[in-house]
Amino acid sequence: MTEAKRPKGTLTIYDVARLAGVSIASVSRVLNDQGTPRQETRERVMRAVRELSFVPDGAARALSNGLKEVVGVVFRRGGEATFEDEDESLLFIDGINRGIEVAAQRRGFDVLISSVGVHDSQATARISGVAGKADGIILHDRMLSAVGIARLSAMIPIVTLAGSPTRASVNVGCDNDSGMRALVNHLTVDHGYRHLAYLAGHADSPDNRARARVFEAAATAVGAEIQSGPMWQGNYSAAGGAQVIASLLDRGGDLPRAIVCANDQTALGVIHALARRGIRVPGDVAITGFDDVPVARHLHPSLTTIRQPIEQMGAMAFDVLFSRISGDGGDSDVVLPVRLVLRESCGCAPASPVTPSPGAGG
Amino acid sequence: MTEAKRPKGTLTIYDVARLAGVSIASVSRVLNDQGTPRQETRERVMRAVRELSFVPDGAARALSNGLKEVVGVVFRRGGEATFEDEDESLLFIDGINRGIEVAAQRRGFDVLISSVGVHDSQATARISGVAGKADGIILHDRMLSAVGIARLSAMIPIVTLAGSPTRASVNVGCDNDSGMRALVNHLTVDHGYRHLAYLAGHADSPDNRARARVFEAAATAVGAEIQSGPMWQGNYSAAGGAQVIASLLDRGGDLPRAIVCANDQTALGVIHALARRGIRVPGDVAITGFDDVPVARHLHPSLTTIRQPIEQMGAMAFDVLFSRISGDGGDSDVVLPVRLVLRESCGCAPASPVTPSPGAGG
DNA sequence: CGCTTACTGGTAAGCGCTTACAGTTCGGGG
DNA sequence: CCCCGAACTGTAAGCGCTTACCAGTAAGCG
Repeated sequence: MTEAKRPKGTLTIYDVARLAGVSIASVSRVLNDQGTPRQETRERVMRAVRELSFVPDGAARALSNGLKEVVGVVFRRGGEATFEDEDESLLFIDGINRGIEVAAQRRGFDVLISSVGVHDSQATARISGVAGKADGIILHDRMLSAVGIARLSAMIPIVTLAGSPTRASVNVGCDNDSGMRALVNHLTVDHGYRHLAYLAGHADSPDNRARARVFEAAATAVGAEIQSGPMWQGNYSAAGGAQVIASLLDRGGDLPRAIVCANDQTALGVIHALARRGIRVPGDVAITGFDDVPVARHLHPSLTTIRQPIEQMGAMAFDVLFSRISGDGGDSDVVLPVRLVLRESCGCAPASPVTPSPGAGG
Repeated sequence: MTEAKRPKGTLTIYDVARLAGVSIASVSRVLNDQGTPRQETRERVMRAVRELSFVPDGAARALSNGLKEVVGVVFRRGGEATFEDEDESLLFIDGINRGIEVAAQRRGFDVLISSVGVHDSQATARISGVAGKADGIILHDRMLSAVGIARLSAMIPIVTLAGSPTRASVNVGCDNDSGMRALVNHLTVDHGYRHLAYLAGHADSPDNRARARVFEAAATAVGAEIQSGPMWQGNYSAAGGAQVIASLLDRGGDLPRAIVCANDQTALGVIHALARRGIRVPGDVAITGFDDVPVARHLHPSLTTIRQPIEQMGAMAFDVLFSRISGDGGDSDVVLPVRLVLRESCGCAPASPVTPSPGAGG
């Protein structure tokens, strides 16, 4: 045995135990605050741990405990990626993921991230991969069919975000209905716009379907006119929004007085597209978004939108999942409240723009 | 034995083997494409797997293989969080993480994310936690001291992002030097500005130190005047940038003709702060950023900055780490090239703003 | 001073999977 | 018709850790 120090080959609690002159059980107990080790034992172990910079193997731990302390999160990456960088399309998702992560930390969990390309046929395989490495998973919108979810839920608890409720999973979403109602109300009643259109998101997104439905109902209810049809089909991306506007203008149609976009990202594309044609927002056409991603307030004009409590959605998704993992409760869907955020793009006056105020004082 | 179906209790390959009428070894072999199972065996296994929706346990697999197929990523979350939402401060980090994730997928790895609060004293504990669950870790800027890195690297391979090179770790960063040089050159030579200042990032950030150093050298070299001192100390956040500007103006000092910000985020705060006081950018003061985060182009004025290949940095970090994990190579630092991106905030003319162009055609 | 009680610490089993090694089966040549 | 090797398949050990269970030890009491 010439192994002087074992330069790299995995350190284990056996090494720690040997160095500390105790048994592996004691090491484990000290490391996990179990039992009541003698003060001296504790110290010897801690010293050895520090000396070796020992970090216990999570896999072994997980196998033994039946708990990995990991939640998986799966979402769709990228859109068509033709509109400049399109990077920001993930703002919304990143926000949610951050919420998940923060909530997870409170329970000692870490977050395993996996994205799936738009047209990646491996979606199911990828999800399984994550499922095997986690105690539970959170699926963003449109990741798996109801059947797929039902199947997988036999192996692992699942929470969906802005998905459709399933018998086998729990969904966390936002109150699209009142959000959209407030928005339409503001545009029609407060601003008096009579011609509206809804620029849709992915046709198979539950959020989009809810928004579209309420938009129609609310607009019709106040007697506003609605433009609609396949040419108003977007895909939640800036590129999609810009594309829709471009086609509409190319075929020479009249634009409605206000365009309600399925999300902020779409609104961003629409505003750019309109600007290129010299159409003023909100002067000629009012635009609204949905989500209130951080960029929304930095756009010109700043974007009127519905604020979803993005991080809270993530946190809530984790909390619900955690309950399911722990086996207590967490089996009813959650709907979080939203709020109308008025900025400039709907026609409201700028809040307090570039105003010289020498004595503002801090 | 009343266990009719074991409603939830973990499914294992034993269950699959029993259902398929083969041994666990065969199941494992089919699942991993090892050996040459008979066609019939393969089918029976696959059928059983499908029927049970079986997903092999990652922890057990990892323990047995000595490979978890997980990389950990640790970064600092949030700043002072006083400037509106400050959410976007993570744009840069999210971009990098996305790059890591995409690269990781190519190797069948998933990414384990963990953030550490700014003043979280648990940083080391948190990093250890992640280390135990991963095969290697990527540390963003300012996560661990050189000593800490040296220690931890005894247990697990480490790659740092924009950190300081260490004997025990490998660093992936950007060419701050030529970026900053190009920027200063543009401001002084092309625009002829003679009075500059550098609004610093975290004092202990290697990137910041490099940028500050080159800024001074380059500006001095062309004979420009430099304002500097403790009041120019920011912290990479918009709030920090705004704060610096506010104090400077409050004490009635003269602003330099151009302010070079440590990063885009800072520039964003600066632009806002200047706007509140009625100071025009770039008319009165030119502003530049560093990073080129996606929002940069949507600001008003749009931001002149140095583009770092954000996602590529992440991908490169993973690739290097992967080499280390696999034991072949990956032991020299990497420096990626950057590029000067000219927009409006430095005084360059707008590229092609709101211009009516009816016949643009697509 | 010997025995009970209360702690501590150690031994060993087992978590679900991979895989070396041994055993089985089947086809073909002797 | 039997034996040999090729081709599969099965058995069992072991990955690093937790923990039930038991042995050892010291303090408390008669």
